Amino acid sequence: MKKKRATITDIAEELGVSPSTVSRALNDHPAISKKTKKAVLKLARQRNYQPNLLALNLLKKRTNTIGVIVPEITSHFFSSVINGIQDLVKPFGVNMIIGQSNESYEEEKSIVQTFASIRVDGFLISPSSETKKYDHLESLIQNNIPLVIFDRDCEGIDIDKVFVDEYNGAFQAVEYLIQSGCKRIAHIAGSQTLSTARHRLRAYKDALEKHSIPFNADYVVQTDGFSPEYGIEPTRRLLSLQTPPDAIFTINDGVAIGAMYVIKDAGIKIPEEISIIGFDDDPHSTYFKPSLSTVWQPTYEMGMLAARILMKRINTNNDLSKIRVESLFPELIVRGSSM
Amino acid sequence: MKKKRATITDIAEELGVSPSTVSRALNDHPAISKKTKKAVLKLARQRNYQPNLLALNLLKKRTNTIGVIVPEITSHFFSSVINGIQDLVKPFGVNMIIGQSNESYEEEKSIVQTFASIRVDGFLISPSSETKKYDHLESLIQNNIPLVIFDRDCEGIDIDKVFVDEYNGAFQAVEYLIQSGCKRIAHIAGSQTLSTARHRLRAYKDALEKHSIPFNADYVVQTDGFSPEYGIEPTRRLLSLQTPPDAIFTINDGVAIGAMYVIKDAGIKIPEEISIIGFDDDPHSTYFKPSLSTVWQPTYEMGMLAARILMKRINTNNDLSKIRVESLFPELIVRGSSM
DNA sequence: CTGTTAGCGCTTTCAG
DNA sequence: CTGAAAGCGCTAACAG
Repeated sequence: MKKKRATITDIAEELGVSPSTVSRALNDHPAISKKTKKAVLKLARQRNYQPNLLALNLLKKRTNTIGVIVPEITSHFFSSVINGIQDLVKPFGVNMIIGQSNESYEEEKSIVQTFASIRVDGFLISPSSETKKYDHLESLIQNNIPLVIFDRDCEGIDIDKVFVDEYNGAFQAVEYLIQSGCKRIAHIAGSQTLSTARHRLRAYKDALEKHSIPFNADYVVQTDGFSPEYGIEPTRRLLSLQTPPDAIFTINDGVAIGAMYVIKDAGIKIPEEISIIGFDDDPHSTYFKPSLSTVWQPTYEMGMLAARILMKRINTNNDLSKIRVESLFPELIVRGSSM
Repeated sequence: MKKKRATITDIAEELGVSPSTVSRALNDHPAISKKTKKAVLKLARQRNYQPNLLALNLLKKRTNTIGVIVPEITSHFFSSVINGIQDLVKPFGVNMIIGQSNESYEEEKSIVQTFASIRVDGFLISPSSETKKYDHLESLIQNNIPLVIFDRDCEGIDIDKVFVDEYNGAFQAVEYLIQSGCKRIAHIAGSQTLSTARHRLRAYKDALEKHSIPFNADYVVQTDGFSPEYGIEPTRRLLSLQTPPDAIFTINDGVAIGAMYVIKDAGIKIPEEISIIGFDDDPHSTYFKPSLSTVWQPTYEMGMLAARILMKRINTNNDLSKIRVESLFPELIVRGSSM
């Protein structure tokens, strides 16, 4: 036998009052007698009443829910952004639902549609590496649904955006390597479909140029993932060069960890013979021997800022004539893997 | 100027037909002429129509959404479980919303309530370490909302559950240490409010007993977190004992990584002088030097199984007289940190 | 093939 | 202080 969940009408009937009275009691409406209010609350608790937000939201045209779409939740990077969003949004009484695109455009598009159908009040999106068409995002804009893009850029679409200044972070890292005496600096680059990876590569080249170090194409290897195994092959390739590098700047800490593994296996000393600098400040990075130098990014802050901008859009009239594009500053953290 | 999102009535009016006709066109209903259908679909696309699931779900009393509540999403352990759930549930056309309790009973309870109000079709919950009262879960059961508990047990509440046989995994690990010649085996235990941590500690004791090794209380230290920093202090304490251990079995890989860091810092050789075995098979673990021995858990499979059981509950009559409690088997992975 | 009607659960006027 | 009625957007009978 299935017990049905109690509705407002159920308790109204049982108490012999009207649904509106029950609603008033439940919502602390002033126009209600102490007595009926008490009776309603009591029965509601007894029957384990839970308001049906589907009905409420349908009525209010507002769900107090925002949709967050990230390429993956596994990485420390994105989960830390998510924590920032969470913390900002909670005091507003709004919930967050998370979607994982797995770096796939199709999945991303499908999540956007589902979330839009669920009627989230706004979106926070970090696009997948595959995303080259922005029809799904433009459809949000057309429908006047607030949207903030973070971390990864979608060039050509004008909307609020929050980034980390990747260029700056990468430049700091490479310049540090140069100043610590490295002459043959390699870069394990990320997928060039990502704005973040492009910025880091550009900073790498610019830093070399600034210090009059000629660019050597052999020293740039691309890899398409972010976990240690994606650092293995590229590093082997670099080590097998006639004149192997004396420093490697990697797209992120995961890849750096793979790189260090290969280098130590080859009996090469870090940082005496090769310096390594990663990116992201993964929590594991401190615990390697040597501990990994890296570029810390204000991920939590990025989440907060993006969420703050979104909440403002939701709560005020969504005037797209003044758009905010913010950049937060990263910080080089020098540890044991560089001189 | 705000453009309103198009509703079925909007396109009905614009086309001079009735809402039901539009609904039929949009839902591939057989009783509709090719012509009107085409016209409707065209206009719908033009106006960027997105069905309002709030309305639909209210009507259908079903949201095709399940709620997943985990202590934290950051850890590889839970995100891998989540991937398993995701993959199982997707072919059913159901979505998943994730809640993070941050190991807090209050947060967990509040998420349960929100999700219930949103009218998710069912719950998948791994309780927080703080959760000792189960009123929020019992209220779900009373309201006949399907619920499957996974990974961490709630003793005393009768409902479908899916676990990993932690006892078995821990026993394998400790027995292996014994058989490889270790005599003074320590255990860095987890918070004893967690069923999983209790099982591992019990297995540790039982394995010692089986091999007639006397239990030494000094060799068991408790820690309350899962990241490397929680391994630091406990390990220092163990190393400072008059007769320090020759092996440490830790509650998880994170703590093991902290332990290895301290041990290497002290100039002690792993595994020659101290063997280490962790738990969870974190993806980073392979890349340490030495690589970390660990107990692999079928996390993805656990997610799948829990989700499969839940989907069955949702789609059939939720008969709580026959409850399933399943246990999956873990596997010891021996790498460089043990002999 | 198409339109009309009712209703999912809730709040909010507007009357009493 | 309380009730009646309308309506959020949608679908599913029931008529035509």
